[in-house]
Amino acid sequence: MVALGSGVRSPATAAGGGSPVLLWFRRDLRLADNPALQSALRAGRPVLPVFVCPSPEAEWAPGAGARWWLRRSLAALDADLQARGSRLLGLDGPADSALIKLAASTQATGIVWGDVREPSAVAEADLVREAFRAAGLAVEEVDGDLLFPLERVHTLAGGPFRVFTPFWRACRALPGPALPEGPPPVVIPGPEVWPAGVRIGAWSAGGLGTDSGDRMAVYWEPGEKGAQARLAAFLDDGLGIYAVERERPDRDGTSRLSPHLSVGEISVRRVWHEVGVRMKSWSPARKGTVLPSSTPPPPIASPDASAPAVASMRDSAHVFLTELGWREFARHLLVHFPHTVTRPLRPEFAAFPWEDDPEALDAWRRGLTGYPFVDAGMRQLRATGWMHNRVRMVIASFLVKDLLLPWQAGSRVLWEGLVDADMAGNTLGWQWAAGCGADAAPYFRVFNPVLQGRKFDPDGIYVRRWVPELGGLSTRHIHEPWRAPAEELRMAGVIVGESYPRPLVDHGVARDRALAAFRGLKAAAAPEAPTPARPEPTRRPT
DNA sequence: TGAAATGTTGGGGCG
DNA sequence: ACGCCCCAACATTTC
Repeated sequence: MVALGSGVRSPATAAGGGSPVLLWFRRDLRLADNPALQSALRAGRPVLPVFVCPSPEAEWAPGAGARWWLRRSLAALDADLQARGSRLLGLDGPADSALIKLAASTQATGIVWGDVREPSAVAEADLVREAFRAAGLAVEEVDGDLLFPLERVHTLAGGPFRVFTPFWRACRALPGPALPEGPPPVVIPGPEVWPAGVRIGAWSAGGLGTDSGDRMAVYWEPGEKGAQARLAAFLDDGLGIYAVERERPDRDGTSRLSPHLSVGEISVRRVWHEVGVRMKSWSPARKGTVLPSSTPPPPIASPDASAPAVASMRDSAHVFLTELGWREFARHLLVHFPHTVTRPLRPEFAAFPWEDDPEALDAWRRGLTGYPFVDAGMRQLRATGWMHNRVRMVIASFLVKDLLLPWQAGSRVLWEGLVDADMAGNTLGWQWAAGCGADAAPYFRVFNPVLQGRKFDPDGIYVRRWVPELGGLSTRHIHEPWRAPAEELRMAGVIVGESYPRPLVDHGVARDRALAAFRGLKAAAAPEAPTPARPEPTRRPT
């Protein structure tokens, strides 16, 4: 362990007298609208910002994608703190012993952090709380990054929701989230003497490791500044067309805010408010727009050309806010059903006869299934640490229904690769795809990877970008190269089975197999239940 | 936030 | 003119 207390003196302007308070950054790597930071400042004491590196042995330690992001986000946070006379300290976990040691060596009076409501993070915080209380130090846990207070969202019977629509309706009936706080503080007072040897920048031994290069850097700008820039760009260029464009992986139609949100570089309530402001300010302004009389009416479009734009903005903002609702719903579920990280919410699925086929799993993971749309998604993940959401649904359906491989295996692969890896979202998404979770896709809903490709990548642009060996195929055959005429394959330099794999399974056959397996599960769950005389009472409302 | 099978309809070719 | 068939297009049902 490093010796503390022998560091350099800090600039007088940022130094404060007295014992410091620890500010434990967790999933709120920002200075603006950060309740934990605001609370630490209110104490009127020097603030010691600290991040605890997750232990690489932890069961859900961040994967390679998340580590790539975290390293850069932490460096950005450190730089932002330095600009305010502060700095970010880095410790290796476990959090309780590391933080209590830092508190002892700096004579800290207490600690504050923002709540993170994932099972492992709750357990971690419990240990920290115990350790600090035992040492007679102050502990404050402030609200985490949610739009609505979870404890106030429940069914009439008092239980948790399992279906999104009523959940979201109940949320919207509550007062919305408070307006974000004002601009970040200009100065964050530090101690007279900073502990030495625990600068975040010098910290590479822990679970974050190192990465080979900046291959992914062209796609992303981690950090608070990057998050705000991304939001601004999305509000200006993306939100108005979001409702239609978001389904197109071949275009840049999503917000791409997820990795920024996953580590809290921007608060979700700020995103909420800024989208809301756009939604309200846009429509009256456009409604009142009067075209100069000399302007000829558009040849075919409706007389008021701005009307579609207004509707589009309103629809789009609504659709986008509903996506934030799904984020909220995922957290709601994880709080009430923490076991669903590894076990199905619907208990009968525990007996599902998943296949055990490491080679098929590996082919899927590497983007070599022989289905171009699936492979494009998996390769986009490997190259950029991110995958378009529509494609996530398709690759997930392919794993659990076409390959009959367990959703937990898929969950692990995406957890390892995604820069926006999020425990609640990953869990909800995979259980949704497998049909074993809340509000899940029914077992008979099987995505056809060819049809999904044709529908959402109609020109084959997405496939050609991420599966370049198919680039010479016509749009007609780009999503099913095994059906291309021999002459076209030859001209394109494609040899199915050599330069690009033959389909791992025949989708038609695989679909029948999946339906049979899921039917069998249903039969096993209710061995001798004939059709009930009256409709089941617990069916979801529509 | 499906897809496939099955059913229905209506136009048009044709004897 | 008429019935018949084919089939695309659309709707409904089933998985």
